[in-house]
Formats: sequence, C-alpha cells, structure tokens
Amino acid sequence: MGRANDGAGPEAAKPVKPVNIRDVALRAGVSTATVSRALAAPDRVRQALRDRVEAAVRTLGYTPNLAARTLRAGASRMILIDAPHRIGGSFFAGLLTSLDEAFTARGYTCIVGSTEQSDEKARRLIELAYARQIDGAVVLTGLATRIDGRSLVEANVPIVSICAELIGGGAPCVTVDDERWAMRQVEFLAALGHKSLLYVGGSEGGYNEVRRRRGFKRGARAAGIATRHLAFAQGDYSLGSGVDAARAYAAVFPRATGVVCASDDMALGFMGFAAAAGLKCPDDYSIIGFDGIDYGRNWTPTLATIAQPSGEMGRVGADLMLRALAGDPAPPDTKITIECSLLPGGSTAPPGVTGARRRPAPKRRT
Amino acid sequence: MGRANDGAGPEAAKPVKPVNIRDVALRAGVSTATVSRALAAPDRVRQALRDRVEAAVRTLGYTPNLAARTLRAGASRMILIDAPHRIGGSFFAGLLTSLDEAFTARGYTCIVGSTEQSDEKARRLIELAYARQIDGAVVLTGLATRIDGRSLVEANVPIVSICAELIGGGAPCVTVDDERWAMRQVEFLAALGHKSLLYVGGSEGGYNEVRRRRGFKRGARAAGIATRHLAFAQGDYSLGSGVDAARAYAAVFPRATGVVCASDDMALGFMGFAAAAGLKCPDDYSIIGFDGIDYGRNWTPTLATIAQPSGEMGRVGADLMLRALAGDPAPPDTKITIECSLLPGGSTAPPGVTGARRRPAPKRRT
DNA sequence: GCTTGGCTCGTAATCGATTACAAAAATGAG
DNA sequence: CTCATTTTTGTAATCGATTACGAGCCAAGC
Repeated sequence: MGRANDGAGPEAAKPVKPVNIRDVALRAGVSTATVSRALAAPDRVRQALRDRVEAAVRTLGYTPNLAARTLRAGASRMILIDAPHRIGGSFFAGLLTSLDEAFTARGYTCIVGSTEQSDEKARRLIELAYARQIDGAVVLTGLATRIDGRSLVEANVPIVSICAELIGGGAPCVTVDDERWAMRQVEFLAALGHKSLLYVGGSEGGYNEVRRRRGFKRGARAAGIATRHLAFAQGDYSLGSGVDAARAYAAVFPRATGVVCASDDMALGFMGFAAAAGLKCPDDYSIIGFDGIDYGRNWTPTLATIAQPSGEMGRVGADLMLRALAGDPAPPDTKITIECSLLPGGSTAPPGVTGARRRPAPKRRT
Repeated sequence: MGRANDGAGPEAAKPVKPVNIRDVALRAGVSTATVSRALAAPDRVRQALRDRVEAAVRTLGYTPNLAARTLRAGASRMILIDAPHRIGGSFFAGLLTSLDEAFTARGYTCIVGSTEQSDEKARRLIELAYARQIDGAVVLTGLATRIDGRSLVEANVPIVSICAELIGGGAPCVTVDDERWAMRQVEFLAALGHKSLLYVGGSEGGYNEVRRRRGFKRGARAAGIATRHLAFAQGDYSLGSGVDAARAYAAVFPRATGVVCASDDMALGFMGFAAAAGLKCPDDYSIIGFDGIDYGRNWTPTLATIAQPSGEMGRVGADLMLRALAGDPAPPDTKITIECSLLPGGSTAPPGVTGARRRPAPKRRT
C-alpha cells in the first residue's frame, strides 16, 4: 500500500516525545537556566531574551514537567483531602467545593480520597504523604487510620482537621459545637411540647456522634424528660440507616413523638419509611435533622435542622492549611469553633396537634 | 532553661530530611540499584541481600519518593476525573465511588476535579495533563473545556468519557441511550392516561439534555400527544432549578398532569415546591425523574425514575482506561451503551384519580 | 586607568529512583 | 578442572527542572 514507512504509521503516533526545557533553550538560543528564570522570575532576564524564550515556549507548546519540579523543589503543591465515605450525603460535597475553591485560588490542586472506605485506598493515600507527593492533608473524618504501622499523622506533613478533631490531637481543627447544637435540637422539640424522644445516631463512637448523643442526653435532662422516655437508634449517617431506624422505631418505641437525628440524611430516610408506613409528619411525629442540606429544605414537609455552614468551615480550614504551608503554622492545639443555626421546618409541630392519633396517657410505669 | 542547644529546639524539628534510597543502600551495605530491585523485582535479588534491604527499609521507614519515580518512569499512576459541578447530586457520587474503587484496585490514584466549575480550576486540571502529572483522564461532562488554547484532549493523554460523548469525539465512551429512556418516561406516563406534559430539562445544549429532550418529543408524538399539550422548563439538573421550574409551572402551564424531568434532583425540587404550594402528588400531578438516586427512593411519595447503573458505568469506564494504559487502547470510536431500568414509584398515577381537582375538558382549541 | 559593584547569563550540581550495561560470581556441562 | 551460561550485583547514565556559583560585561567612582 504505497510508501511503506513515512514515519506516520498507525503506531508511530505513540512516542510523541514531550518537549522539555532543553528543547526550549535550544530553540531560543539560551541556556536552560535562562528559560527557567524567564518563566519563574521574569525580572531577572533581559527583555530581549525573555521574548525569545516566550516565543519558543509558545511555538513548542512547552509545559514544565511537574514531577521534575516537585522532585527538585521538594513540594508538589498538592493537598490531600481525606473525606468520609458518605460524600454522597451532600453536606460534604459543599465542604469539598469550598475547600477546593480556596486551594485552587492559591495554586494548589486537591486530591480527594477516603481513608475509611477501604484499607487499600487508605494505604494508597497514606503512601502519598510518605512519598512526598502531597504538601498537606485536610482530614474530615477525625479518624487517624493506621495501615501497616504508618499513619498520615506521622508522615510529617501539615494536617488540618475539619468537622472533627484529629484523634490523638496534634493538628489545628475547625469544628462546630456538636454537643451544644444537639442540645438545641432537643430544646426545640421540648419547647413544642414533646415529652418522649427518639435519638437516631451516626456511626458509633465517632467524634461527632459521641458529642451529639451527649448533647441529646443533656438536652433531655435540661428539658426535664426522664430517661425512660428516651430511645436510641444507631445509624451511620446515611439515608439508608435512617430508613432502618424508622423500621425499628415502629416496633421498639411507638410512643416517641419527637425524633432527633444526627444527620439530615437519616432524617430524610426516616421520613421516607415512616410515610410509606402511613405515619404522617408532623401530625404523628416531629423530626429534626443535623447538617442543613438542600434536600431537606425541599422535602415534604421541609425538614427542620441544624445548619452547619460548610462554606465557611472549608474556607477557614483551607486558610489554616495555607498558613501552615507558608511556614506560619497555627499552634497544634488551635481549635476554631464555627456557629451553626437552627432552621425551622414543617417537620415539627406540637405533638398530636392535628393528627387525632392515639397518644397513650402517661400511664406511669405499669 | 538548662541546656541551650540539644538539637531539638522548637524549630529544629522542621528539616527532617526524609530517608532516600541511598540511606537504605548504605545501611544495608548494598548499592542503590540492589535496593531498587529488591523492592520492585524481589526475585532478581539473592535472599540474603533482600533480607538486609528489607530490614533497612523497615528500620529507616523508607518510602520511595513518588516524584522521582514519576520523573524517571514517565508515568505517575494518577488518573484525573473531570466530574461535573453538580457532584452533590449524588448520582455522580456513586459513579465516582465505583471509578475510584476500580482504579485503586489497580494501583492508581484518582484526582477529582471539575473543568466546568471555574476557569482557574480548569486551567489547573488541564495543566496537570500537559505537565505529565496524570496518566489518563476520565471525563464525565462531555465538555472539552479549552483554556488558553489548550484542552485535555490535546494533552496527548488517554481519555475515556462516561455519561456523555466527548465533544469532537476521539475518545471511547460509556453512555446510556438517553433518547430511548426519555421516550420511556413519556410512554410510562402516557400509558397511565396523561395527555398533557411538562418537560423539565437539564443544562441547555448539553449532551444528555439534547438527547433527553429529543426523546421526550418523540415519545409524546408516539403517544399521540399534540405539541400544544407540551410545555418546557429549563433547569440545570440541580434541586434548586427543579424548585424554580415548579414555581413557573404553576403560572405557565397549570393544566399539565404529567411532569418528565431530566434528573431526579429536579424532580425532587419540583415536588418540594409543589407540596409547599398545596399541590398533591400523585393526586394533582404525576412526575418521573432520571438517575435513580437514593433520595428519590425515600421521598414522599417515592419518585418513579429511570435508574442509571452508576456502578456498572464506572467499572466499564475504568476498564477502558486501564486497558488503554496497558497499551491496548480501544478504538477511539468505541461506544458502549449501558442499559437503564424504569423504577416505578408512588409519584405517578392515572390523572385525576383521587384528587377531585379541575381537569379542564379538552375544549379543543377555542 | 583601574577597581568595585551590579546585572545577566551559562555551567554544572542537585533532587531520588530506575535501568542499561558491564563486571563479578555462581552454576552446569563435559 | 576448565569453559560456557546464567544469575547477581555495582557503576553510572538518565528523567527534567531548579539554582548555587562564577564568568563576563558595563557603568560609576577615585
């Protein structure tokens, strides 16, 4: 078929050797050092040469090799963000967006991963730190995963934690006062007249869960609700676990009129199952969530919740990291607390106000 | 305060020089080449030396520097995933999870970003490709963003697109048959007896939107629904835009009984606003979404929808990429179509079945 | 005229791991 | 025991950009 070898065979397209700084130097008739300077510190190179270099860069389509730069500079301008598995829950999506925006604006690139998703994934992420491939890590889980005896914390890379304190401490953190706002949830329902409550918790033993549960208990005590009028369901923050809680709720604690959830997702799952089971909200029960996600604001009825300002939390956290990277780290015991706000919604009402449902008389213990 | 300089002053902790392969070689009494081989190809090194190397690695806590390896190897084992801005929408969260899982299992690390979010972000991501920092790119937007005259496509890096074909083509893709499944949406509502429909579309002109809208029109024609009984609202796939559509709907087209949405999020937003406005679903209107996200399955009522198998789409897409990275790329015009499924839900019913709402008599044109 | 100082610019070392090549050692065959 | 092979190991080149150092040049000052 004609000329056998014109250098553009079907396979010949592969080894396109990328242009490097030497190619540019050659074309511009200068040394590689001058090319590097023309790009990094233009005011240290004469106008004439600078122009020649820029022209060469343009015509050749040169982009500095990042690996080489990272190797030499000892910094990659990449930040690892260790997000929880439940990114889908959209509260974290907002947080990620604001983090990403803040870092991008300062010339950093974000790598998002989850150390709690699988050991293999965690290993890889931790490895990135030890391999000096990232300049810093933002941890959203609080979980200091340790794989093969090594952890992010010991990789000697600046760390900032958001949403939860790093286990073992040692890193500045940005959180909300989980306990206080969980108390606020209870207070809100109690003020409406609810006297028996169900708590739907997040992943057991986690930083936020421990505090929200404690807040729930303290809130109940403060509102004068006896322990025997409290019930507890264990979820994992996900929509599905809220569904499960609702399923158990019907059987285990039919008399609670107020439901306090540790996440909006669980509250929505709960409402979904309850509705399917014929329970009306807020006629039959009131429910309040935690996070402040969009889905809740548009649910039927709208979900009352504690809104966490994810945008602000991300910005503040990114700022801490950027400061540390600039050589001015905050003291490792720095703790910044962000204010939440309570958003009312149609999911709460005084108990038994419309629904003419049985609400058993107190009946004090047998 | 005692000894003035014990080498561990507050600032002395900083310059912890990380151990490199030379340190290991020195300690094990071998050459750096042997260390490298002992780690990468253990069967090419005698047992005795291998043991010494492994011991040295362990005691020194050595991890190979990734930048150096990338520089030398010409490959970084990093994949860029260009996801749409609306990651929060949780359909993409599922897709990302399955992609990440597939790549991690094969030793790759994912960098997730969005070229459509901001120019600055896009510039950075494209730069990653030109700077040889990524080995491949998975594009979920179909949008071949071009910044400063360069685009991902021209960075000479393997590309796979999922959900949409790459604009301009040239990359294998994994998609669903948007048009056919949009027709199916209409068919489903028409079969229930709905004779006037509202279409709530996604971002205008986008790959999926164009096809779903076309499918909607074809479906209506096939069902014998006249054009004057069709209305169109323009959204952007987000929950909020569904709310807006509902707001406009009430005013613009009060007589449509069926609503076809190009995303579940918009459907949920629509239902949220409609409920607040006193419209009952499915008594007053039926609605069907597209995506198959968890929120819809637990909404009140549950949302009928076209479920896209995000897990499978991710796995298939990752497989295409891994193949290309292994030197066996699929032809650039490869198109893999994944099957969807229609999930029924409480959000649809025959028109006017329970709600005794006005449903204007046909009244054929004036 | 000669020295000092300030700019520019090129040479070459450097970052750390991988690998082609050659040298050395071990193994096997006869 | 010798020669041919195979297996191990070390030396040094390499990937590409950055930067310490010094050479060359020009102007100012005495």
